[in-house]
Amino acid sequence: MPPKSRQKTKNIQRIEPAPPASVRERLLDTADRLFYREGVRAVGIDRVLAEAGAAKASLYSHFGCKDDLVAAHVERRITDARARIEAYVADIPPAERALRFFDLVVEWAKSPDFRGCPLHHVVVELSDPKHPARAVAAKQRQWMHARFLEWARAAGAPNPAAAAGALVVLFDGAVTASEHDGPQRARDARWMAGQLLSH
Amino acid sequence: MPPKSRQKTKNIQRIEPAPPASVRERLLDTADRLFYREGVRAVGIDRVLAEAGAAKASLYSHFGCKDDLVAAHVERRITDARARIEAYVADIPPAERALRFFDLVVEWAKSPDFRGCPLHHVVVELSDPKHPARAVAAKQRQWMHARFLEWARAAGAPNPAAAAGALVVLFDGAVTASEHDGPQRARDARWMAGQLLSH
DNA sequence: CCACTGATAGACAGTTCTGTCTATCTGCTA
DNA sequence: TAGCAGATAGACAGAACTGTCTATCAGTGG
Repeated sequence: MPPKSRQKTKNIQRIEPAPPASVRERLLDTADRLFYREGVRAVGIDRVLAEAGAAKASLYSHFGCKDDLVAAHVERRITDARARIEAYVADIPPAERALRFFDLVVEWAKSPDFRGCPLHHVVVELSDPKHPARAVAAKQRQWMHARFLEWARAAGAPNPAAAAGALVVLFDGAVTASEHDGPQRARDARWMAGQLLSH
Repeated sequence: MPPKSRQKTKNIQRIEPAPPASVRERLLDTADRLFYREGVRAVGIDRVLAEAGAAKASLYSHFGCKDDLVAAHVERRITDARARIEAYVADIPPAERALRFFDLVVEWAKSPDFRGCPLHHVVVELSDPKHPARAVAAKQRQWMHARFLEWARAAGAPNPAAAAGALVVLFDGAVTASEHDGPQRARDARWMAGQLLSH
Protein backbone atom coordinates (compact mmCIF):
# COMPACT_ATOMS: atom_id res chain seq x y z
CA MET A 1 0.00 0.00 0.00
CA PRO A 2 2.10 2.89 -1.20
CA PRO A 3 1.19 6.25 0.27
CA LYS A 4 1.04 7.77 -3.21
CA SER A 5 -2.41 6.27 -3.59
CA ARG A 6 -3.58 9.64 -2.32
CA GLN A 7 -2.93 10.95 -5.81
CA LYS A 8 -6.42 10.79 -7.12
CA THR A 9 -5.61 10.43 -10.83
CA LYS A 10 -3.30 8.07 -12.62
CA ASN A 11 -2.58 5.77 -9.70
CA ILE A 12 -3.44 2.90 -11.99
CA GLN A 13 -0.55 3.79 -14.26
CA ARG A 14 1.80 2.70 -11.54
CA ILE A 15 0.71 -0.86 -12.12
CA GLU A 16 0.59 -0.88 -15.92
CA PRO A 17 3.92 -1.55 -17.62
CA ALA A 18 4.89 1.81 -19.12
CA PRO A 19 2.34 4.44 -20.02
CA PRO A 20 4.34 7.41 -18.77
CA ALA A 21 2.90 10.10 -20.99
CA SER A 22 0.03 10.89 -23.30
CA VAL A 23 -0.61 8.66 -26.27
CA ARG A 24 0.72 11.26 -28.63
CA GLU A 25 3.97 11.50 -26.71
CA ARG A 26 4.31 7.74 -26.50
CA LEU A 27 3.79 7.40 -30.24
CA LEU A 28 6.23 10.15 -31.06
CA ASP A 29 8.84 8.80 -28.65
CA THR A 30 8.62 5.35 -30.19
CA ALA A 31 8.58 6.53 -33.78
CA ASP A 32 11.52 8.81 -33.14
CA ARG A 33 13.58 6.01 -31.68
CA LEU A 34 12.72 3.40 -34.30
CA PHE A 35 12.94 5.73 -37.27
CA TYR A 36 16.41 6.86 -36.26
CA ARG A 37 17.68 3.41 -35.42
CA GLU A 38 16.33 1.47 -38.41
CA GLY A 39 15.14 4.03 -40.94
CA VAL A 40 11.76 5.49 -41.78
CA ARG A 41 11.05 3.10 -44.62
CA ALA A 42 12.17 0.02 -42.72
CA VAL A 43 9.85 0.68 -39.77
CA GLY A 44 6.16 0.14 -40.37
CA ILE A 45 3.24 1.65 -38.59
CA ASP A 46 2.48 -1.62 -36.85
CA ARG A 47 5.93 -1.73 -35.24
CA VAL A 48 5.42 1.75 -33.84
CA LEU A 49 1.97 0.88 -32.54
CA ALA A 50 3.11 -2.34 -30.90
CA GLU A 51 6.11 -0.81 -29.15
CA ALA A 52 4.18 2.26 -28.11
CA GLY A 53 1.24 0.16 -26.87
CA ALA A 54 -1.18 2.31 -28.81
CA ALA A 55 -4.03 1.72 -31.20
CA LYS A 56 -4.01 2.46 -34.88
CA ALA A 57 -6.84 4.95 -34.59
CA SER A 58 -4.82 6.95 -32.08
CA LEU A 59 -1.93 7.33 -34.47
CA TYR A 60 -4.09 8.38 -37.38
CA SER A 61 -6.18 10.78 -35.34
CA HIS A 62 -3.07 12.48 -33.94
CA PHE A 63 -0.83 12.51 -36.99
CA GLY A 64 -3.03 12.00 -40.04
CA CYS A 65 -0.70 9.77 -42.02
CA LYS A 66 2.72 8.19 -41.80
CA ASP A 67 4.38 10.96 -43.78
CA ASP A 68 3.22 13.49 -41.22
CA LEU A 69 4.47 11.27 -38.42
CA VAL A 70 7.87 11.30 -40.08
CA ALA A 71 7.69 15.07 -40.34
CA ALA A 72 6.82 15.26 -36.64
CA HIS A 73 9.82 13.06 -35.89
CA VAL A 74 12.09 15.47 -37.78
CA GLU A 75 10.46 18.43 -36.09
CA ARG A 76 11.13 16.94 -32.68
CA ARG A 77 14.77 16.23 -33.53
CA ILE A 78 15.16 19.84 -34.59
CA THR A 79 13.58 21.22 -31.44
CA ASP A 80 15.80 19.03 -29.27
CA ALA A 81 18.93 19.85 -31.24
CA ARG A 82 18.43 23.60 -31.07
CA ALA A 83 17.80 23.53 -27.35
CA ARG A 84 20.83 21.35 -26.75
CA ILE A 85 23.09 23.49 -28.93
CA GLU A 86 21.98 26.76 -27.42
CA ALA A 87 22.41 25.45 -23.89
CA TYR A 88 25.84 24.11 -24.76
CA VAL A 89 27.23 27.38 -26.09
CA ALA A 90 25.25 29.79 -23.93
CA ASP A 91 27.76 30.51 -21.19
CA ILE A 92 30.89 31.07 -23.24
CA PRO A 93 31.98 34.11 -25.26
CA PRO A 94 30.49 34.30 -28.77
CA ALA A 95 33.94 34.19 -30.37
CA GLU A 96 34.46 30.63 -29.11
CA ARG A 97 31.03 29.24 -29.80
CA ALA A 98 31.79 27.70 -33.19
CA LEU A 99 34.57 25.62 -31.75
CA ARG A 100 32.50 24.79 -28.72
CA PHE A 101 29.78 23.56 -31.04
CA PHE A 102 32.17 21.03 -32.49
CA ASP A 103 32.83 19.76 -28.98
CA LEU A 104 29.15 18.92 -28.85
CA VAL A 105 29.38 17.15 -32.21
CA VAL A 106 32.27 15.06 -30.85
CA GLU A 107 30.20 14.13 -27.81
CA TRP A 108 27.30 13.19 -30.02
CA ALA A 109 29.46 11.05 -32.29
CA LYS A 110 30.82 9.25 -29.23
CA SER A 111 27.39 8.28 -27.89
CA PRO A 112 26.78 4.56 -28.38
CA ASP A 113 23.58 4.84 -30.38
CA PHE A 114 24.93 7.48 -32.75
CA ARG A 115 24.00 6.62 -36.30
CA GLY A 116 24.51 9.84 -38.23
CA CYS A 117 22.19 12.77 -38.79
CA PRO A 118 18.48 11.88 -38.66
CA LEU A 119 17.60 14.79 -40.91
CA HIS A 120 20.03 13.66 -43.53
CA HIS A 121 18.71 10.10 -43.27
CA VAL A 122 15.19 11.28 -43.97
CA VAL A 123 16.30 13.26 -47.00
CA VAL A 124 18.16 10.22 -48.33
CA GLU A 125 15.29 7.84 -47.73
CA LEU A 126 12.52 10.06 -49.08
CA SER A 127 13.61 11.13 -52.52
CA ASP A 128 10.37 12.95 -53.24
CA PRO A 129 11.21 16.65 -52.87
CA LYS A 130 7.62 17.44 -51.91
CA HIS A 131 7.60 15.18 -48.87
CA PRO A 132 6.49 17.17 -45.81
CA ALA A 133 9.53 16.13 -43.79
CA ARG A 134 11.94 17.66 -46.27
CA ALA A 135 10.69 21.20 -45.79
CA VAL A 136 11.25 20.80 -42.06
CA ALA A 137 14.77 19.53 -42.62
CA ALA A 138 15.57 22.38 -45.01
CA LYS A 139 14.48 24.89 -42.39
CA GLN A 140 16.98 23.45 -39.93
CA ARG A 141 19.80 23.72 -42.42
CA GLN A 142 19.05 27.42 -42.81
CA TRP A 143 19.06 27.85 -39.05
CA MET A 144 22.40 26.05 -38.89
CA HIS A 145 23.93 28.21 -41.57
CA ALA A 146 22.73 31.36 -39.83
CA ARG A 147 24.35 30.22 -36.57
CA PHE A 148 27.63 29.49 -38.30
CA LEU A 149 27.61 32.91 -39.94
CA GLU A 150 26.92 34.57 -36.60
CA TRP A 151 29.65 32.62 -34.84
CA ALA A 152 32.15 33.20 -37.65
CA ARG A 153 31.55 36.94 -37.42
CA ALA A 154 31.96 36.82 -33.65
CA ALA A 155 35.22 34.94 -34.06
CA GLY A 156 36.52 37.73 -36.30
CA ALA A 157 36.81 35.64 -39.45
CA PRO A 158 38.06 37.80 -42.32
CA ASN A 159 35.38 36.41 -44.65
CA PRO A 160 32.46 35.29 -42.48
CA ALA A 161 30.36 34.05 -45.40
CA ALA A 162 33.14 31.77 -46.63
CA ALA A 163 33.84 30.61 -43.10
CA ALA A 164 30.17 29.75 -42.57
CA GLY A 165 30.17 27.62 -45.72
CA ALA A 166 33.32 25.89 -44.56
CA LEU A 167 31.77 25.21 -41.15
CA VAL A 168 28.73 23.64 -42.81
CA VAL A 169 31.06 21.34 -44.72
CA LEU A 170 32.93 20.46 -41.56
CA PHE A 171 29.74 19.71 -39.68
CA ASP A 172 28.30 17.49 -42.41
CA GLY A 173 31.67 15.84 -42.82
CA ALA A 174 32.02 15.24 -39.09
CA VAL A 175 28.63 13.58 -38.86
CA THR A 176 28.77 11.54 -42.06
CA ALA A 177 32.36 10.40 -41.62
CA SER A 178 31.76 9.51 -37.97
CA GLU A 179 28.78 7.43 -39.02
CA HIS A 180 31.13 5.28 -41.08
CA ASP A 181 34.46 5.50 -39.29
CA GLY A 182 33.73 6.42 -35.68
CA PRO A 183 34.10 9.56 -33.56
CA GLN A 184 37.71 10.25 -34.50
CA ARG A 185 36.40 11.95 -37.62
CA ALA A 186 34.42 14.39 -35.53
CA ARG A 187 37.65 15.26 -33.70
CA ASP A 188 39.36 15.75 -37.05
CA ALA A 189 36.59 18.15 -38.03
CA ARG A 190 36.90 20.04 -34.77
CA TRP A 191 40.61 20.43 -35.33
CA MET A 192 40.01 21.87 -38.81
CA ALA A 193 37.41 24.26 -37.44
CA GLY A 194 40.05 25.49 -35.00
CA GLN A 195 42.50 26.02 -37.83
CA LEU A 196 39.86 27.80 -39.86
CA LEU A 197 38.98 30.26 -37.12
CA SER A 198 42.48 30.88 -35.76
CA HIS A 199 43.40 33.31 -38.54
CA MET B 1 20.67 -0.18 -96.79
CA PRO B 2 23.56 0.44 -94.50
CA PRO B 3 26.79 -1.26 -95.46
CA LYS B 4 27.23 -2.54 -91.91
CA SER B 5 24.86 -5.39 -92.72
CA ARG B 6 28.04 -7.27 -93.55
CA GLN B 7 28.44 -7.74 -89.82
CA LYS B 8 27.27 -11.30 -89.53
CA THR B 9 26.02 -11.19 -85.93
CA LYS B 10 23.74 -8.76 -84.19
CA ASN B 11 22.39 -7.00 -87.27
CA ILE B 12 18.94 -7.58 -85.89
CA GLN B 13 19.70 -5.42 -82.89
CA ARG B 14 19.73 -2.41 -85.15
CA ILE B 15 15.99 -2.83 -85.61
CA GLU B 16 14.91 -3.69 -82.09
CA PRO B 17 14.26 -0.68 -79.84
CA ALA B 18 17.11 -0.78 -77.33
CA PRO B 19 18.84 -4.04 -76.50
CA PRO B 20 22.35 -2.63 -76.53
CA ALA B 21 23.98 -5.07 -74.19
CA SER B 22 23.50 -8.38 -72.47
CA VAL B 23 20.58 -8.87 -70.14
CA ARG B 24 22.83 -8.72 -67.14
CA GLU B 25 24.22 -5.37 -68.22
CA ARG B 26 20.79 -4.01 -68.97
CA LEU B 27 19.55 -5.05 -65.55
CA LEU B 28 22.54 -3.61 -63.77
CA ASP B 29 22.38 -0.35 -65.74
CA THR B 30 18.73 0.10 -64.88
CA ALA B 31 19.06 -0.88 -61.25
CA ASP B 32 22.05 1.41 -60.85
CA ARG B 33 20.18 4.37 -62.26
CA LEU B 34 16.94 3.80 -60.34
CA PHE B 35 18.57 2.88 -57.05
CA TYR B 36 20.68 6.02 -57.09
CA ARG B 37 17.86 8.31 -58.19
CA GLU B 38 15.07 7.04 -55.93
CA GLY B 39 16.67 4.80 -53.34
CA VAL B 40 17.11 1.07 -53.01
CA ARG B 41 14.05 0.57 -50.83
CA ALA B 42 11.79 2.76 -52.92
CA VAL B 43 12.52 0.89 -56.14
CA GLY B 44 11.00 -2.58 -56.45
CA ILE B 45 12.14 -5.46 -58.57
CA ASP B 46 9.24 -5.00 -60.96
CA ARG B 47 10.29 -1.44 -61.75
CA VAL B 48 13.78 -2.60 -62.64
CA LEU B 49 12.44 -5.42 -64.80
CA ALA B 50 10.00 -3.21 -66.66
CA GLU B 51 12.52 -0.47 -67.44
CA ALA B 52 15.22 -2.95 -68.37
CA GLY B 53 12.82 -4.97 -70.53
CA ALA B 54 13.88 -8.18 -68.83
CA ALA B 55 12.15 -11.13 -67.27
CA LYS B 56 12.06 -11.93 -63.60
CA ALA B 57 13.85 -15.23 -64.08
CA SER B 58 16.76 -13.42 -65.73
CA LEU B 59 17.25 -11.18 -62.73
CA TYR B 60 17.13 -14.00 -60.23
CA SER B 61 19.38 -16.28 -62.25
CA HIS B 62 22.00 -13.55 -62.63
CA PHE B 63 21.88 -11.94 -59.20
CA GLY B 64 20.26 -14.40 -56.83
CA CYS B 65 18.24 -11.93 -54.80
CA LYS B 66 17.58 -8.23 -54.52
CA ASP B 67 20.16 -7.74 -51.80
CA ASP B 68 22.84 -9.07 -54.10
CA LEU B 69 21.62 -6.83 -56.89
CA VAL B 70 22.07 -3.89 -54.54
CA ALA B 71 25.56 -5.12 -53.72
CA ALA B 72 26.34 -5.37 -57.45
CA HIS B 73 25.11 -1.81 -57.87
CA VAL B 74 27.50 -0.63 -55.16
CA GLU B 75 30.32 -2.68 -56.65
CA ARG B 76 29.78 -1.06 -60.05
CA ARG B 77 29.76 2.42 -58.54
CA ILE B 78 33.05 1.65 -56.85
CA THR B 79 34.68 0.32 -60.00
CA ASP B 80 33.58 3.37 -61.97
CA ALA B 81 34.66 5.78 -59.25
CA ARG B 82 38.13 4.33 -58.90
CA ALA B 83 38.72 4.39 -62.65
CA ARG B 84 37.49 7.95 -62.91
CA ILE B 85 39.57 9.15 -59.98
CA GLU B 86 42.74 7.48 -61.15
CA ALA B 87 42.34 8.82 -64.66
CA TYR B 88 41.66 12.29 -63.30
CA VAL B 89 44.81 12.52 -61.17
CA ALA B 90 47.11 10.37 -63.31
CA ASP B 91 48.95 13.03 -65.28
CA ILE B 92 49.77 15.49 -62.54
CA PRO B 93 52.46 15.38 -59.85
CA PRO B 94 51.56 13.33 -56.77
CA ALA B 95 51.92 16.37 -54.52
CA GLU B 96 48.93 18.03 -56.19
CA ARG B 97 46.67 15.01 -56.48
CA ALA B 98 44.66 15.59 -53.31
CA LEU B 99 43.63 19.03 -54.46
CA ARG B 100 43.01 17.79 -57.96
CA PHE B 101 40.73 15.13 -56.50
CA PHE B 102 38.55 17.84 -55.00
CA ASP B 103 38.24 19.38 -58.45
CA LEU B 104 36.64 16.14 -59.51
CA VAL B 105 34.30 16.28 -56.53
CA VAL B 106 33.27 19.79 -57.55
CA GLU B 107 32.56 18.59 -61.07
CA TRP B 108 30.52 15.73 -59.72
CA ALA B 109 28.50 17.96 -57.43
CA LYS B 110 27.75 20.24 -60.37
CA SER B 111 26.33 17.49 -62.55
CA PRO B 112 22.55 17.81 -62.85
CA ASP B 113 21.65 14.36 -61.55
CA PHE B 114 23.97 14.54 -58.55
CA ARG B 115 22.18 13.29 -55.47
CA GLY B 116 24.95 12.59 -52.96
CA CYS B 117 27.07 9.52 -52.44
CA PRO B 118 25.40 6.26 -53.51
CA LEU B 119 27.49 4.26 -51.06
CA HIS B 120 26.40 6.43 -48.19
CA HIS B 121 22.79 6.18 -49.31
CA VAL B 122 22.94 2.41 -49.21
CA VAL B 123 24.43 2.43 -45.73
CA VAL B 124 21.68 4.78 -44.55
CA GLU B 125 18.89 2.79 -46.14
CA LEU B 126 20.08 -0.65 -45.08
CA SER B 127 20.59 -0.47 -41.36
CA ASP B 128 21.42 -4.16 -41.07
CA PRO B 129 25.21 -4.29 -40.65
CA LYS B 130 25.31 -7.75 -42.21
CA HIS B 131 23.83 -6.66 -45.51
CA PRO B 132 26.13 -7.74 -48.38
CA ALA B 133 26.25 -4.23 -49.83
CA ARG B 134 27.73 -2.78 -46.65
CA ALA B 135 30.92 -4.81 -46.80
CA VAL B 136 31.46 -3.56 -50.34
CA ALA B 137 30.95 0.03 -49.26
CA ALA B 138 33.32 -0.38 -46.31
CA LYS B 139 36.02 -1.66 -48.65
CA GLN B 140 35.76 1.53 -50.72
CA ARG B 141 36.13 3.73 -47.67
CA GLN B 142 39.38 1.96 -46.83
CA TRP B 143 40.60 2.49 -50.39
CA MET B 144 39.70 6.15 -50.11
CA HIS B 145 41.51 6.58 -46.85
CA ALA B 146 44.62 4.90 -48.28
CA ARG B 147 44.61 7.28 -51.26
CA PHE B 148 44.29 10.30 -48.99
CA LEU B 149 47.17 9.09 -46.86
CA GLU B 150 49.33 8.57 -49.95
CA TRP B 151 48.48 11.97 -51.38
CA ALA B 152 48.99 13.71 -48.05
CA ARG B 153 52.46 12.18 -47.78
CA ALA B 154 53.25 13.23 -51.35
CA ALA B 155 52.12 16.76 -50.56
CA GLY B 156 54.58 16.87 -47.66
CA ALA B 157 52.00 17.18 -44.91
CA PRO B 158 53.73 17.30 -41.51
CA ASN B 159 51.29 14.75 -40.07
CA PRO B 160 50.01 12.63 -42.97
CA ALA B 161 47.73 10.48 -40.82
CA ALA B 162 45.97 13.53 -39.40
CA ALA B 163 45.76 15.10 -42.85
CA ALA B 164 44.22 11.93 -44.29
CA GLY B 165 41.54 11.97 -41.61
CA ALA B 166 40.85 15.61 -42.35
CA LEU B 167 40.58 14.89 -46.07
CA VAL B 168 38.04 12.16 -45.39
CA VAL B 169 35.97 14.66 -43.41
CA LEU B 170 36.25 17.20 -46.20
CA PHE B 171 35.21 14.68 -48.83
CA ASP B 172 32.19 13.46 -46.88
CA GLY B 173 31.31 17.04 -46.03
CA ALA B 174 31.62 18.14 -49.64
CA VAL B 175 29.30 15.40 -50.87
CA THR B 176 26.73 15.56 -48.09
CA ALA B 177 26.56 19.34 -47.94
CA SER B 178 26.36 19.62 -51.73
CA GLU B 179 23.49 17.17 -51.69
CA HIS B 180 21.55 19.63 -49.55
CA ASP B 181 22.90 23.04 -50.54
CA GLY B 182 24.37 22.70 -54.02
CA PRO B 183 27.90 22.55 -55.46
CA GLN B 184 29.19 25.65 -53.67
CA ARG B 185 29.81 23.43 -50.66
CA ALA B 186 32.13 21.24 -52.71
CA ARG B 187 34.09 24.38 -53.63
CA ASP B 188 34.22 25.31 -49.95
CA ALA B 189 35.65 21.90 -49.20
CA ARG B 190 38.23 22.21 -51.96
CA TRP B 191 39.33 25.54 -50.56
CA MET B 192 39.79 24.00 -47.11
CA ALA B 193 41.78 21.13 -48.58
CA GLY B 194 44.06 23.70 -50.17
CA GLN B 195 44.52 25.43 -46.82
CA LEU B 196 45.17 22.11 -45.13
CA LEU B 197 47.90 21.07 -47.55
CA SER B 198 49.58 24.44 -47.96
CA HIS B 199 51.43 24.24 -44.66
C1' DC C 1 16.42 -33.37 -86.31
C1' DC C 2 17.18 -33.00 -81.49
C1' DA C 3 18.83 -31.37 -77.30
C1' DC C 4 20.41 -27.66 -74.74
C1' DT C 5 20.99 -22.93 -73.20
C1' DG C 6 19.25 -18.64 -72.10
C1' DA C 7 15.73 -15.54 -72.34
C1' DT C 8 10.65 -14.05 -72.02
C1' DA C 9 6.00 -13.77 -70.01
C1' DG C 10 3.38 -14.03 -66.37
C1' DA C 11 0.70 -16.60 -62.83
C1' DC C 12 1.04 -17.47 -58.09
C1' DA C 13 1.92 -17.70 -53.05
C1' DG C 14 3.10 -15.43 -49.09
C1' DT C 15 4.20 -11.50 -46.74
C1' DT C 16 4.02 -6.69 -45.48
C1' DC C 17 2.38 -2.15 -45.44
C1' DT C 18 -0.92 1.85 -45.22
C1' DG C 19 -5.20 3.49 -44.12
C1' DT C 20 -10.33 2.86 -42.90
C1' DC C 21 -13.85 1.29 -40.17
C1' DT C 22 -16.52 -0.92 -36.51
C1' DA C 23 -17.11 -2.24 -31.86
C1' DT C 24 -15.88 -1.73 -27.24
C1' DC C 25 -14.26 0.35 -23.00
C1' DT C 26 -13.19 4.05 -19.55
C1' DG C 27 -13.32 8.25 -17.29
C1' DC C 28 -15.25 12.74 -16.98
C1' DT C 29 -18.89 16.03 -16.89
C1' DA C 30 -23.44 17.95 -17.22
C1' DT D 1 -27.79 8.78 -15.06
C1' DA D 2 -26.75 9.91 -19.62
C1' DG D 3 -23.78 11.30 -22.86
C1' DC D 4 -19.42 12.43 -24.70
C1' DA D 5 -14.41 12.36 -25.73
C1' DG D 6 -10.57 9.66 -26.30
C1' DA D 7 -8.45 5.39 -26.31
C1' DT D 8 -8.14 0.26 -27.47
C1' DA D 9 -8.50 -3.91 -30.33
C1' DG D 10 -8.57 -5.73 -34.47
C1' DA D 11 -10.84 -6.95 -38.90
C1' DC D 12 -10.55 -5.58 -43.50
C1' DA D 13 -9.47 -3.78 -48.18
C1' DG D 14 -6.21 -2.63 -51.42
C1' DA D 15 -1.81 -2.25 -52.90
C1' DA D 16 3.04 -3.47 -53.36
C1' DC D 17 6.93 -6.40 -52.83
C1' DT D 18 9.99 -10.62 -53.05
C1' DG D 19 10.74 -14.90 -54.76
C1' DT D 20 9.22 -19.43 -57.18
C1' DC D 21 7.54 -21.89 -60.83
C1' DT D 22 5.64 -23.24 -65.33
C1' DA D 23 5.25 -22.65 -70.19
C1' DT D 24 7.06 -20.88 -74.24
C1' DC D 25 10.31 -19.31 -77.65
C1' DA D 26 14.77 -18.47 -80.27
C1' DG D 27 19.23 -19.65 -81.40
C1' DT D 28 23.14 -22.98 -81.51
C1' DG D 29 25.77 -27.12 -81.94
C1' DG D 30 26.06 -32.07 -82.56
